[in-house]
Amino acid sequence: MSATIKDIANKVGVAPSTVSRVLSNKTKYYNSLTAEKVKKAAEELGYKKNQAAVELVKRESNVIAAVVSSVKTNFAGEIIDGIQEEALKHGYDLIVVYAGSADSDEQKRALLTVIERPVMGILLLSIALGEDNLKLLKESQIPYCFLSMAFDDKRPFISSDDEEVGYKATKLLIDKGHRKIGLAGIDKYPYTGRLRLKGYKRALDEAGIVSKEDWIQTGDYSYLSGEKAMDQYGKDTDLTGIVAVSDMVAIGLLNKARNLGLNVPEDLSIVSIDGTEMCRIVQPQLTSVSQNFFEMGKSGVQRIEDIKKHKKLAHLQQMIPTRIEERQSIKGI
Amino acid sequence: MSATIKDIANKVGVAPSTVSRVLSNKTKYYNSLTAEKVKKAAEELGYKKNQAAVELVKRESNVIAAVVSSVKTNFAGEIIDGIQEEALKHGYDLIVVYAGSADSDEQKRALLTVIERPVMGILLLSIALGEDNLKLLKESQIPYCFLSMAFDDKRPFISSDDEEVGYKATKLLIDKGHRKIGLAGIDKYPYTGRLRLKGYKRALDEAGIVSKEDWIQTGDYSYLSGEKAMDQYGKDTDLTGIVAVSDMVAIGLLNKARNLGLNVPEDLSIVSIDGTEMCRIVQPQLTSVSQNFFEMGKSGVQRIEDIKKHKKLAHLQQMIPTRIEERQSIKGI
DNA sequence: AAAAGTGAAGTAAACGATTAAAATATTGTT
DNA sequence: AACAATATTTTAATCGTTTACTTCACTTTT
Repeated sequence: MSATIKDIANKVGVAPSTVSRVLSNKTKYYNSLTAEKVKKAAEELGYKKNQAAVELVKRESNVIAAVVSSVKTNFAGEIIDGIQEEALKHGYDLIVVYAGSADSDEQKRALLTVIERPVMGILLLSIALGEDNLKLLKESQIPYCFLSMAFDDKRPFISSDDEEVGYKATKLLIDKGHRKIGLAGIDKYPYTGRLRLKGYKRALDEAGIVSKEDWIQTGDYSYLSGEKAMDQYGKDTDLTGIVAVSDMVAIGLLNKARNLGLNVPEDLSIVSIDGTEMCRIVQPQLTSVSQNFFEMGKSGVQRIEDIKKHKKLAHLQQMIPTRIEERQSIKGI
Repeated sequence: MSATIKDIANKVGVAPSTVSRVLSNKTKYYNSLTAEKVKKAAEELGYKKNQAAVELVKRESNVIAAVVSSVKTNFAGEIIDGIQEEALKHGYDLIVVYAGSADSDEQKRALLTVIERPVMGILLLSIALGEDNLKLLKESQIPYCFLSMAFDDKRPFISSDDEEVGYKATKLLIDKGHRKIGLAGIDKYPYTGRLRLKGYKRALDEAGIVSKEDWIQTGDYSYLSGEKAMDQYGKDTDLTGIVAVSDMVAIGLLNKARNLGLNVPEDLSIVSIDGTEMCRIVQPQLTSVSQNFFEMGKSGVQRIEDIKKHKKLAHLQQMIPTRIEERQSIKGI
């Protein structure tokens, strides 16, 4: 049993309230001699504040929770770094909980873990909540914001403009002279995938290119999806360029292409979407449409703050700019 | 303001205690008609249990906290998966907090975040706590265990046998006929690095090889460390094999070697330590001494359970077996 | 029909902190 | 020395749950 404020009060011979004031630095309300004694006693007893009790009575907390899906890609770390940095700046603590993939039960569990305790805000990283879970989240009255995922409805989010991302990546290849361009690893679900596909098609349309059905290979953003897609395209594909829907997909593509005897970028150009560290540690280095994940994280905690202050912003949908980073995986034709 | 147990009690017309009993399934203590009504009301009011209050009165909690250092390597995810799976099995929730690198202030902050609330156990992933912070942890009376890090003192940990890991990796190269073997990316701190170095030297000794000073390049487990090490060895190195102290270091080595005009494994063999997914997505695929991170995570939560039950095990130091995975980065001589 | 037993619900005291409001001590003013 | 003003401390209520104990209303037993 850890020491409480009462133990300190007893030891020093003052009332618990005095101890409380000293320990939470309500200056002006105690004299420095008492303060000394209290602090010393706290030290000696190895006192740790019981935040559960604090949060119960104050009905507020300084922790921000991030719920992250264990998708097969690897940018969550960068977002979390962004959250962490900004949270620190504002004096918030950060806790992270993992919601396994799309399984709604695991999602619910993760969600309840954070909703059932007094957190000041919830950030959801690339998670599309099911109906029920979304309801749960709304009912909780806790400020929240989705990160790295865009929605049709009124949910607040901060994300890249996925339609534009798809467009940019495709356009990049077109500008380099490519006309037969694949799209690999796209998921079949409503959001990110659909938008990137839309951008891809727009770029193709503008250039007067009609895409063939087998240019588009679905997947789940994983390395394996990339390999599988390349297998489908095959050794003798007439594609000269491929847009990969994530860095891991791009790497899968790259390796499988090499296995098949195709050289990147000589025989085949690849643009990746995401632009994480992976792009630079692979050879050839991957040209990418890079998202600013770090910034998403930072904006996320600012958003939580804003929602807390002015309810207004509870539906704001915000895009973080992306940029093209040319490296070595595209060749002009 | 979210609905409380009292609101439900009022709505149904029973005492709060009854509601509590129903909602926490203390069967036998209520009849099913009341139960129905209570549950319905809870549903309607969108009731969420306030865990802060629960934990306050029960003085126990079902959350396990993982504190992870943001080191430059990438196995934390696998450990967390292991923790998550095992935690789920036991009905525990998992929260993760990040302690930036070795900076003692950030460590302290992370530690307090979890110590100050009622968590049932703390798992520390590849973190070496400073004196003060270790004291903090001990005083908290919360069961804890270090993961993926071994110590000289009596701290409980679960880790790979790092001396053996260093030995195995080096021996593997020796068995393939190598005699000039480097060690790259090793850190200068007391634990992991020192042990692997010891194993490296033992293998060399046994084979009657005397290592030269510049065979050993220090670093911090990062990709950059690998590049830097390879730069030091240089294009004309007489080494034929290198032990990389992490997968990221191995990849740095690999890429820089290629830049320098050295082919792996034809001109230079590399063994990596860790064996994460990275080994397979890089070309050539990296032969590795692989750690079983997933298992470490699982054992970690079992350990927390054990400590809670029998205080005895609070100092147990346990090794998880490693294994060699031969892939493509070593050539026999 | 009285006594004993059982099932269901209510009462009230915790848990560890915070914080208005009340009480007391200290200092300054005249 | 009496009073006001200010500084410091104590008292007591409160946050939302749980739970040991008590109470009440029926059944069963004899």
